[in-house]
Amino acid sequence: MILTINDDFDLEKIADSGQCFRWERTGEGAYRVLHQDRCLRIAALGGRRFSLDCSETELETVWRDYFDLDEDYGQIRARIDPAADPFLCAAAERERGIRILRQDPWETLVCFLISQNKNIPAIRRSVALLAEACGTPRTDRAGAEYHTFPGPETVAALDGDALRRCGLGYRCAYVHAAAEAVRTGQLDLERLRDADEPSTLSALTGLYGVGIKVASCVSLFGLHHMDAFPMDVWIRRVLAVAYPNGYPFDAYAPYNGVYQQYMFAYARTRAKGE
DNA sequence: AGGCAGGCTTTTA
DNA sequence: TAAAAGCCTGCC
Repeated sequence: MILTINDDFDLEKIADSGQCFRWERTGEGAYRVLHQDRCLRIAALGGRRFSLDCSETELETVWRDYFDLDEDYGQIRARIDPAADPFLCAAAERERGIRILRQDPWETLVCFLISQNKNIPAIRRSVALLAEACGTPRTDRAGAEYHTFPGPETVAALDGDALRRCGLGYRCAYVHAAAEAVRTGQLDLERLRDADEPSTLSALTGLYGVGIKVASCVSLFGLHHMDAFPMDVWIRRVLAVAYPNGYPFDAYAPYNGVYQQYMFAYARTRAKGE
């Protein structure tokens, strides 16, 4: 089917934004998107039109939510005052097209546990190996195979060697502990969707191997808490240089996480030499 | 109490 | 060889 999207929507920018690790580039402006047990092939047709290999029903019940299509990112960008904050304004303009996906919280937790001390290609590799190790094989609409993302019960049942073969290293224990906590209900991710930020972060950092950075990523990318603000080495550097007198978090609530994404992508694309 | 150093598996550039 | 969307432990 063909979908017209009038708001910000740039597949390449989203794919490279570092929030999702199960997108595969299949061609110019085209991606295979894996989400829970589903697979979608989506491609930019030029202008504001995109082709999706799913039904209208699946778009409305799954992908509209996943791509956060009911949010107005143009309006979120318009809240930035160019005179008061030229840096953020430039970052948002350059990185326009990024959206905050509504990813599965469990999947997001595992991905960001794996992310620590790894670069993005290595994260993608480990996540793919984990899905191949214990996800369910399926055939997508183009006839190619993919693996669903394994649930906490499946991951918890995996033996240590199988986890280690996914290239997880010392993170094996973290992933296993998280699987166990979610499986037993000790951590209820669904309940955190509507929880306030302090209790969300403290519940997540209670897990072995989850610090404030990973917890913030799960909050923003997995629970869609749009005000969560992951503070990593890149953002720390950006804030130190561009905001020596402090960053105005209060002025940008409740969308701090969106602006964080613009600044993160901006810092990285500039570092890559653009 | 809160901050800092050192270590950790593996992959990537 | 160093760096990579960090975190844990031990020490002060």
